Amino acid sequence: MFVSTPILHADLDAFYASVEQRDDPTLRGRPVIVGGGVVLAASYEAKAFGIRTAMGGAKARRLCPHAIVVPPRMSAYSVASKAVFEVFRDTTPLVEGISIDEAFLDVGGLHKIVGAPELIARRLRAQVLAEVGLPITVGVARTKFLAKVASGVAKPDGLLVVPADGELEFLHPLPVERLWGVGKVTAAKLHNLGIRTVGEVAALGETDLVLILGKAAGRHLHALAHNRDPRPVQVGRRRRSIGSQRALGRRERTPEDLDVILASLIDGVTRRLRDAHRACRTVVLRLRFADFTRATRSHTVIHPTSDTALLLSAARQLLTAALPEIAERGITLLGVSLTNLGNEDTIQLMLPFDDHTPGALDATLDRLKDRFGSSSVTRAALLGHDPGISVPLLPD
DNA sequence: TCTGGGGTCCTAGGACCC
DNA sequence: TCTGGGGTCCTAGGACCC
Repeated sequence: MFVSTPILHADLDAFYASVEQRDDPTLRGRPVIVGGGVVLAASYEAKAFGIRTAMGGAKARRLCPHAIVVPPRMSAYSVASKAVFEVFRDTTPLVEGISIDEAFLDVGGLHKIVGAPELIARRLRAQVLAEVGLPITVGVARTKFLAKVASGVAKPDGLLVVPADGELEFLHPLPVERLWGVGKVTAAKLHNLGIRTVGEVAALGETDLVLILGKAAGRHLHALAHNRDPRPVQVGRRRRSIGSQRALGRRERTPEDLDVILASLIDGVTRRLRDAHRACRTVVLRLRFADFTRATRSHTVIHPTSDTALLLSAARQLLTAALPEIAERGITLLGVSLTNLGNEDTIQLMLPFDDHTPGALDATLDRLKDRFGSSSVTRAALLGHDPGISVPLLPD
């Protein structure tokens, strides 16, 4: 049935709420909301009342006054997630985690030994339920994208296999919102042109889609609508940023208040950075004003670091520079994020460099890039180090 | 209904270099 | 002397996802 590698998309149902119902039997069969200010997760009993993730808590309680609201227990969800991923890796080593409750599994090599993909998927669902006590939905298809669409359609507690000879028949009647990467803004643009289904997107030429949505998004959507998605399941993808933020409500905040919050954000985030044995080069300060518009300010240093004091001082400079705008517009959220991540154990190379003939520097750079990978050696790192050049290496 | 916290990827302009 | 094109990096903003 499958010409190329079958892929499973496994997605836990209403994850946080399911963990709460598993751990407290009195919650089972009842509408459960995790989180107070906004809904972090809602059980399917709560979703039946129209409650959705990211909805304001007040509206959720109005829709379903007898819903049970519980505070989030992040560590319990983290433990449950690890147990589920154990089951995934027990099924196949080719597991790509996408979030705390979702993963792709490449079961291509398993066909002859274990059985058809559908059987593997059945067994996986049974095993997650038996060993971790959580319901999980699985979509099976030849591509990642289609497997994810399939699990979305099969939810909750379902299994859906898209046969290789029925892909477009399955895909084209679906609403455009089902396409990965189509959110509110993109959906509105398409709706304005009278485009509502995936099939109608497929009928459009790529040039038209690029004109409407931009180069990357246009090409991406065009490919997906024609069921072209060559991306393989990638094992061991590394995190590209680490961040933390705090919503501040509408109270007035003094610069001193903000400094205390900033220090605690940087402290937490650099701790996580060091725990992961990583270092960063860029600090991003995130601001949300009283009107809920957002802004970012960033600073990049030459040498990768995980040092709290150093990164705090960089973040403080960004905050200080933003204080006038904050005073004027009010602030409702402060956040930091560390990006440009490399490994903690960066190597510092000092190379003699006194060759001033044209092109010599580039030739040296090229040799270093060949040896250590192009992302490890940057021109910026070389500036100002004549006659020696200093190369921080960030093997990723 | 006033709106959390954690991420990913893309775009565009300006500085700088060759 | 004047000017062009291509490439990388940094910064800022925005869409989207769970």
